[in-house]
Amino acid sequence: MPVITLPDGSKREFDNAVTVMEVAQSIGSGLAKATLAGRVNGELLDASTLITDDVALQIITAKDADGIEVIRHSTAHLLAQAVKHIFPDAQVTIGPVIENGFYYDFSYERPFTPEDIKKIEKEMQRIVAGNLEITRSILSRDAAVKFFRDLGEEYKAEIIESIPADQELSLYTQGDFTDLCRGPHVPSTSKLKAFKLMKIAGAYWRGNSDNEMLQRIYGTAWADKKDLKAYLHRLEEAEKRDHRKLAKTLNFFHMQEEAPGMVFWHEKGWTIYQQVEQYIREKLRSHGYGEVRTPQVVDKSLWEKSGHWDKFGDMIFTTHSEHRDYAIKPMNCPCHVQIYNQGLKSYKDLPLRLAEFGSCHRNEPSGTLHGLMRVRNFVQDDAHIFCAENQIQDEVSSFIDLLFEVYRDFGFNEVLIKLSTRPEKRVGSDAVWDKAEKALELALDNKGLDWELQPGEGAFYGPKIEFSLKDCLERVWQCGTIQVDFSMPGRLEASYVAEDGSKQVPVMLHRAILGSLERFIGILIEQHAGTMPVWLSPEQVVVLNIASRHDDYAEQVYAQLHQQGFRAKIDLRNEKIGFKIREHSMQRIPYLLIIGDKELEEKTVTVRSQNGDDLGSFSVGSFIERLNDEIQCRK
RNA sequence: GCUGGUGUAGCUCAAUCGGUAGAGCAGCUGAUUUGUAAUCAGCAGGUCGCGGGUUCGAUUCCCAUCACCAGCUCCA
Repeated sequence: MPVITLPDGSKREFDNAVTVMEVAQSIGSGLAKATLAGRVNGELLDASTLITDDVALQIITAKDADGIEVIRHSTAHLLAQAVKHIFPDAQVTIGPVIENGFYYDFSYERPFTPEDIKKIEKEMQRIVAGNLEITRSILSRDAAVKFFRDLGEEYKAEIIESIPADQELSLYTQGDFTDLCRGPHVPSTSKLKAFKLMKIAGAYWRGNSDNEMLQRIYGTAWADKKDLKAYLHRLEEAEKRDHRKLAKTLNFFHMQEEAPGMVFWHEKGWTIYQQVEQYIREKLRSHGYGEVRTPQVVDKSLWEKSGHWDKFGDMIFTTHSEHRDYAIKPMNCPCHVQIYNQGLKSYKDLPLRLAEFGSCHRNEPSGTLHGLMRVRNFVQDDAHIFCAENQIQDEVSSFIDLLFEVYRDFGFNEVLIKLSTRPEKRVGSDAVWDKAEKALELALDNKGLDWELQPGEGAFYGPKIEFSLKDCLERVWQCGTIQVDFSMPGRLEASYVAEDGSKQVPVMLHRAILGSLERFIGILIEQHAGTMPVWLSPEQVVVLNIASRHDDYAEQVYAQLHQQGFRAKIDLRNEKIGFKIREHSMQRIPYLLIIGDKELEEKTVTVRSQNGDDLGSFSVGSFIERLNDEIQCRK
C-alpha cells in the first residue's frame, strides 16, 4: 500500500492506489481545489496520475513555478481548441511554453487579423466557463499518426512520424479537442483564469525559411488576474526603457530613411560613445594589446582569399573604381593579418594582440534591423590574438577575466554564456578541434561559470564562446565573443618561426568584449533606463541661477567645473527654478547646482541629485571632490 | 528576406464614411527676476512617407515603393 512522503517530511499511508488529486483531497478540500499537477519522485505529472508505490510527492498549485508552467501549457491547448472552433480548416502544429507565456502555430489559408484574435480570446473564455475535464490517453506512434491523419491534421501527423515507432505517445483531450502532448496539464479548463493573447506573427514551419509560413499566436498566462495585470504593467514600464524612445527624448542619436541601419550620433550620444571607447582603449592598453587602424575599403580579392566572399558575398557592400572591385570591409580580421604579415615573426613575438575600433559595414537583411542593436554600420571593439596552440587556453582565460571586469564596470551582472562546438562542415583536424574545444571549456569551468553548450553551432573555422546580455524586453543580444580560428592564418599566409627554426602557422583568436559599440550602448541605455551613471553621463552637472543677480557667481562656479574637465552646463534663463529643475531632471542630469542669495553669500552651491534628493550645501571644492570620487569608482 | 501592422506639425497623438487637417508640449515674441518637477499672454507652424492610378476633386479608395514596429529566418 502506498506510503506518500510530502515535502515537509510527513508521511501518509493509503490502503489503495491513489491519484495525486486524492492525496490532495485527503489533506484538505482547499488544496484539492488548487491542485494543478503533482511532482512524483521528482517527475512532473498530471493530478490524475495513479500512485501505486511508495513515493515522494509534491502537490503543485498555481503558487509553484511548475504550476504556472502547466497553466501556460494548458492555455496553449485552450488557444488551439478555440482556433479550431472558429476556424475548423486551420491545422494545428505546435504550442510550447515560453518565458511569461506560450505560443501556438497554425496553418491557415490566410493570416489571422486582430479581430480574429478578439474572437478567439472570447471563445477561449467560453471554453473555460464550460469547465471541460482534461484527460490523458496513450496511443502507439502509428495509431497516433492515423488518429491525426484521419482528423486531417497533416502537420501533427508529420511531427509524430518523426518520433521512433516503438514509443508510446500521450494525448490530451478536452471536450471536442485532442492534442499530442507530453503533459502534464491542469485537471480542467476552469483552472485557466488569467490569460491574454498578445500578438500575431508569421513563423516558418519547423523553423526553416524554405518552408511554409505558419500563423503564430502569442499569449501570456498567469496564476490569477492580479499577476496578469502586474505582468502587463511590467511590460509597459519596460517599453519606456526602449533605447530608441529614450534616444529621441534625450537627444542621443537618430536614424533616417536615407541611411537605414546607420546611426546619426548627436553630441550627447556621441559623448557616451566616446566614454565607452576611451574606457575600453585604456583597458586594452593595460592588458597588453596594441591598437591599430586598417582601411575601410579593401580589394575584393582579399575577401575571396579569406573565404568571406563565398559565404557572405550578398551581405557585403561593394564599390568600384578604375576597373577594380572593392569591398567596404565587413570585418577587420583579414586586415589585421596583413599587419601581422609585415616582417618576419618569431615564436618570441607571440602572443601578439592587435586591437582596432574597427568600423564595419554589413548589408543586413532589412527585416533584421533593430535600433542600435542590429545595424548596418557598426564599430567592433575588435582584436585578434596571434598565438601558438599551447597558448590558447591562457589567452582565453585572461580574456574572460577582462570581459567580466568590463561588464562589471558597466553594471552588468547577468551574462549568458554559450559554447559553440564543431559543426559538420569544418576545417582543421579533429585532434586540433578537440584541443581547442577543451581549452574553451576548461577556461570557463576553471572560473566556475555557468554556460550552455551549443553543439554544432561553432564557425567552420573553429569553436567559440558567446557572451550575451538582455534588453529591456528580455530579448537576448550577443555582445562579447572569443573564437578560435584554425583557418584564416593559413589562408592568408601568416606564419612564425618556431624555436626549432621551422615555419609554423599561428592560431588566431578573434575576440570582442562589447561586440559592437552601437549594440552595447543600446543595451547600456536600456539597462540604466536612460539615466546614465555620472562617468558616462553626457552632461554631468548643470548650474542654475535663481535670479539674474546670481549670474556672476554662477558663471564662476561653472567655469571651475568646466576647467576641471567636467561635462558641465549653465542655465541662466529667466525662468522659475522649478521649471528649470523639471527640464534638467527630465534630461537625466546627475547633479543640479542651485545658486541663489544664500549660496552667493556663503560661497557655496546647493546640490540636487538626479533622483530628486536635496544633498545640501557644498563648497565648490568639496562638490568637485565628491564628483571625482564617483566618476573614479564608476558608480 | 518572409508574415502582419504602422507612417498626419520638431515631439506625443486626434480628425476627415472622398470636399486640401486639429490639440497638448516644444518653438518664436512680449510681460514676469522667480528657492527645488510646468508663470501668463500673443504668434507662427503641415503639398497627411514617396510615386503612380481612379475621380470634377485623394491625406482618405486602389496599385507600387521606401522606412519603421512585432515576430520568424539570418547574423563572418
